[in-house]
Amino acid sequence: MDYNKLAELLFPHIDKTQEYYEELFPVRDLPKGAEVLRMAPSPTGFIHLGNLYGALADERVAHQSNGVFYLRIEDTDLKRKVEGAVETILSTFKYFNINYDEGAELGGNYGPYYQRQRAEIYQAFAKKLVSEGKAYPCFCTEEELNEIRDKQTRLNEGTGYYGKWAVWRDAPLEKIEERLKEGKPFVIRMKSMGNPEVKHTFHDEIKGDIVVVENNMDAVLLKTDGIPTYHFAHAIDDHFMRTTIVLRGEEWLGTLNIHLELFDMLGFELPKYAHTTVLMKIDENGTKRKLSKRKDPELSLDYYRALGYHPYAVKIYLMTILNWNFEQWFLKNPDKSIDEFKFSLDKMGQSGTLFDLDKLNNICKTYLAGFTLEQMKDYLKEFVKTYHADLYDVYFGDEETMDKILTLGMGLNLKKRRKDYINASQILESISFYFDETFKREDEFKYDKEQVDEILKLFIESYDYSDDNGMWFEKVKTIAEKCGFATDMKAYKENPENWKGSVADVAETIRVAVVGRRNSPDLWSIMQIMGAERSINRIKEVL
RNA sequence: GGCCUGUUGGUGAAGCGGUUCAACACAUCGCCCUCUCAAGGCGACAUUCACGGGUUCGAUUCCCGUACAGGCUACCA
Repeated sequence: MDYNKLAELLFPHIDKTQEYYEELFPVRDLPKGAEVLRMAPSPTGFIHLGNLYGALADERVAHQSNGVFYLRIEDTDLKRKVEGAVETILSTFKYFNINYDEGAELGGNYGPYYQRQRAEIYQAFAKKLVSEGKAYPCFCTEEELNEIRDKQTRLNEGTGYYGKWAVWRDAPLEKIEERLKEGKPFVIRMKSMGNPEVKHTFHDEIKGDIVVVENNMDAVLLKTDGIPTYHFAHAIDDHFMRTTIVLRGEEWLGTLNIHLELFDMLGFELPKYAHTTVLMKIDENGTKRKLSKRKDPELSLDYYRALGYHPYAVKIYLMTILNWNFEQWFLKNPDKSIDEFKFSLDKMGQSGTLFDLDKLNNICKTYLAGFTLEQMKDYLKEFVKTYHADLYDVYFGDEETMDKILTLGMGLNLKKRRKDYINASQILESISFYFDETFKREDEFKYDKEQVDEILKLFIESYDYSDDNGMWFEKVKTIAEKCGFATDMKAYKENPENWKGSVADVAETIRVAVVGRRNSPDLWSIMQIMGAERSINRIKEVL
């Protein structure tokens, strides 16, 4: 078999050699110990928390070692390609402040960074492999492939295109020429020399030593459209983009053997590999169930962005599940930046990580509790502008009022800050009662109408806007006494049956009337902010 | 079906043959403080590390089986 002739036949237009590309993409001149990592998303729609999880690890390892972190768009699958997906990816990474040094939309010396634009490079190496007898064209149609698979299942043999099932593997040149003349479509497959009976141990940077079985599949390298599959693109790109650590999800463990064989065939030096665990999620109904991240829209980053989760807080959360020792470091160094933490691959978990919303929320609370008033306002303004533009004037028309609302809500006036703000939408929700446009009555009164009216009427009669907090509460106590409610909490707790309720219940009644909820920050302060007229009107509404 | 990977409490998770081996954090639950909420203080929360064997003076830690979970087995990544 004249492999050179075959190669020319298949790729007449390709004339670039390996040497050409090796020179075009020289080994990077980097300081000792510097690592080159990449994030390589596919533009197939939304990106989820798992992508960020990986990207953050990539970014940390690269930058921490004074290396390079680049972005490559893996757009080889046009069937799954979604319009605008690249923009979503870029804007999301921008929102979460994941900064890459080179790559898509940024450029660099190792591009192009969109795989579709690298077709010629892949083909050059496909040609090289063919000329060396390490790859060959396959003219099997989808139907034929299905037939093979059916037969294999019937015979209880492993499915796939390999060994004796690989019908085009040793096809004579004439037969190939014939098909070519007919203009039949073909793919290029690797001619695997592996034996699945043979096992090797392989060192993974995260998993440690793992068993890898030799590959024997004649995997597709180039699809009929001349675009590579993931496997081939991975080998070529990570070699010529001079990646030093391939960090990716553990779903790639199963095809690692193909990649190892490919690097060997191509004569490329093998990069280090680091396979991360897959992020999973707790089911809504409370039962612990591991879900695939793929189909779960709640894991979409847009979802968190639209809820107004602070990007930095999300990163803190991700770091805590990325490296088990991060959390304790961060507790000790609350003022330090994430970037100062020494991230290491061997501090990553081995088993699947469940996404924990409670934990995320807790981290967000503590993070936002460190905000100044100005930071909080900027953050909220930005969010309202993007997602609730119609409410911008309601919230920020009168900034002085907003300052007071947030000061109270954040507990800026307390020695210890409040920690109940999780994300922007939740904050807006929690302060919605201040504005008539967004006010809703959410909680019911605990007592009957007659009792409620009695309390509220007495309150209106005695209310004076100029009273201070102490005076205000004294008056509430007076009302409590008049209505038969306990004013001494201790006494009430000992013998609750002696009263209708306590001052707490009286205060709650007023609170429900004014803010529509049983719980809120200090009521006197709220009424000070809302003003006497509006507060009293709220009460009159329910009489 | 075959192959690979994993299995410590509600969750994340430390532990890497033996005097804190069950750390820490979140969640939950009590109590205190308190006009509610939040915050804060104190305390509770795995006699046990999926199960069954084995190695050993001794195993959560090593070995073997079983079960369960996840992944791969595409001209998807």
